[in-house]
Amino acid sequence: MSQIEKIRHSLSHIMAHAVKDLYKEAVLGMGPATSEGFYYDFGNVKISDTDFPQIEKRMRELIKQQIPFQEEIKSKEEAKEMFKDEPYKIEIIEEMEKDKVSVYRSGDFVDICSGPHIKNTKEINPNAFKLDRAAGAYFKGSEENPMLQRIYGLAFENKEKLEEYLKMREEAEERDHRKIGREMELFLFDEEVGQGLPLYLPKGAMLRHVLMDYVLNTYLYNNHQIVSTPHIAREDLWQHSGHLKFYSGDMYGPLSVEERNYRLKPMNCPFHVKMYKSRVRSYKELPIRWSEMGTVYRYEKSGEMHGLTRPRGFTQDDTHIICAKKQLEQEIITSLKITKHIYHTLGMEDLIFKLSIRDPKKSENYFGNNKDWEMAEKALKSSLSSFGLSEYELDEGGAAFYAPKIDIDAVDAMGRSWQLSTIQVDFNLTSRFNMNYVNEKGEQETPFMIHRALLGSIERFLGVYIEHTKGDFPFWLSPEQVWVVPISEKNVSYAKEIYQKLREERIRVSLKGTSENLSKTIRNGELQKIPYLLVVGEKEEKEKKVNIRSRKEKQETKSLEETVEKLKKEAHAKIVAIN
RNA sequence: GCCGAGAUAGCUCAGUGGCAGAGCAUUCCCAUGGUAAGGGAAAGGCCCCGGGUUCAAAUCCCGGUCUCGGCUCCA
Repeated sequence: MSQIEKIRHSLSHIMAHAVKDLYKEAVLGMGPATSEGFYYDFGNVKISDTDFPQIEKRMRELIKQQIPFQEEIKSKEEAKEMFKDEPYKIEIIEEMEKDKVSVYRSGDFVDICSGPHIKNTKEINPNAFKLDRAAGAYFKGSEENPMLQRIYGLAFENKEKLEEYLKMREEAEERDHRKIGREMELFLFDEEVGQGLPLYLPKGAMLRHVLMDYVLNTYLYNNHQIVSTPHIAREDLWQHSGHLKFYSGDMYGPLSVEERNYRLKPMNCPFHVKMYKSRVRSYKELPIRWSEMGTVYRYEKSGEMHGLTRPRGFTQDDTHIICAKKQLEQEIITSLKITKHIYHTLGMEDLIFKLSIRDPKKSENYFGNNKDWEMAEKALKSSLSSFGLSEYELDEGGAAFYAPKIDIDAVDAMGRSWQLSTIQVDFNLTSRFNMNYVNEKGEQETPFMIHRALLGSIERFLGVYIEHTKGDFPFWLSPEQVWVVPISEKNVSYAKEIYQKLREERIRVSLKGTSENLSKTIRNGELQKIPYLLVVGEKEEKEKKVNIRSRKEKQETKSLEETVEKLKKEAHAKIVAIN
């Protein structure tokens, strides 16, 4: 264990020590080190951040006393006696397998702990830690257990590193998509509309539209077809699909229509299954690749929502590929390639691939038999290696109730990773709905179904993408691409000519008025992150030129024709074939 | 859902039992400008909602809604 981890861990003991000194009634939970500091959980006490200065003060006093940390080994019985007034500690001791309990003593504070710790509190830099926030946390992380008071602290090797971390957090706040969404007028939430239900303003809706248009056109160009399905369906369908049994906790309650119950869709799959089954299918039709920008509704508990990244209603770029067994691997590989291509185009090149399989200990949580699961998991594994990935993360228990999957995380500009894409191999819905096709020999065969969402949810993707780009979208994706800014009233007609030419190229361009100063207009354009500001005054008009102010390139003056040529070349994303 | 904090103008926030405030944004007037804030005026408020305490509540108390930070859960 590194020195800083030892310091963080030791600080959690010091904090618990201080809390016990200040609040006699507090009982101890657990208190480990974290990647930026430490925390400790307390029961039977109410502590909020207004109490932090007092606790910090006591911690500094303890540190100053140069208290040594010493390990002692006790039997379970001895340990239980030592912690007889600490119900959570007793529970922890009882769960231990060996009759050997390691405890650490620092001054008159003692805690069950396997260590290691620093030797003495003089190793702690008293200027490089601070208490951060108070929060509730379930004992041992389970909703079944009582909620304890958790206090988080930050701790680093030195003051500079602490400040660096705080600065990084400030930067994350600056990038917060909820803040940028408000400032750039992209989207909003309204109390009366309801939690987790985003309203897209014109600029946000345009951003969303251009993004969806790009991915959908990429699918279409790569031999997918577009389909569309309703938002509600009779409860019977969800019964049949198994969603009501395995997924009802995430679904909204029934809507009664003419004495029949309907449900909002949490997924699009059953509709696609129904379309497949609308007539007899031949092996010659496979693979069928059906894509839908499908808006689904999932019940998220009130505290679980977070801006666009965790709403209650969201739209998936949902594709279902129905194919024969021998086509399975190739389809997964192509899907991986399309994913890579799309994220590359969007400027998110750092992807983490995770194979999510069943938790073997909880087979009751999944559909289907072992053999099929093994087959599907194998297909995903070999696709990953054919795709050129021999190393990937393995998430045991991460599978959906009906299928194992490859989940793909994208890493953003701040190094944070977000699960976005998913590619799932399903053999359950196909048999549950008795899906078939006629094979070469004229026999009925059951196909496989790949569920695939590459952006995942458009909402979540946009939330992440806004934070990744800080609202500085690529030219082709910007809701407002170009402003034409005349310097004075005299230049308006020339500005209008430029505006018209760009409009003809389907560039999203606005013509600005002259009611405010040039520098004010430029400032607003910069704040709104408009990729190109085309400034024209007397000088430009006389020579039929345009002064181009770009967010990414140096300012330059070009002829009108060159300007239009340059902009039209980059204004729209290229749709390419992937294989 | 649970623990904690919060909600005042479109936005960011001040005000703390006694007339509702600022900056930016908005509207109008003046200025017609050369690459990140020209000047002036006006308008803008069920101080989140409901109840209570009080001569008097934006302010104190109770309940609810929504937001934020965590926990749990998740695309």
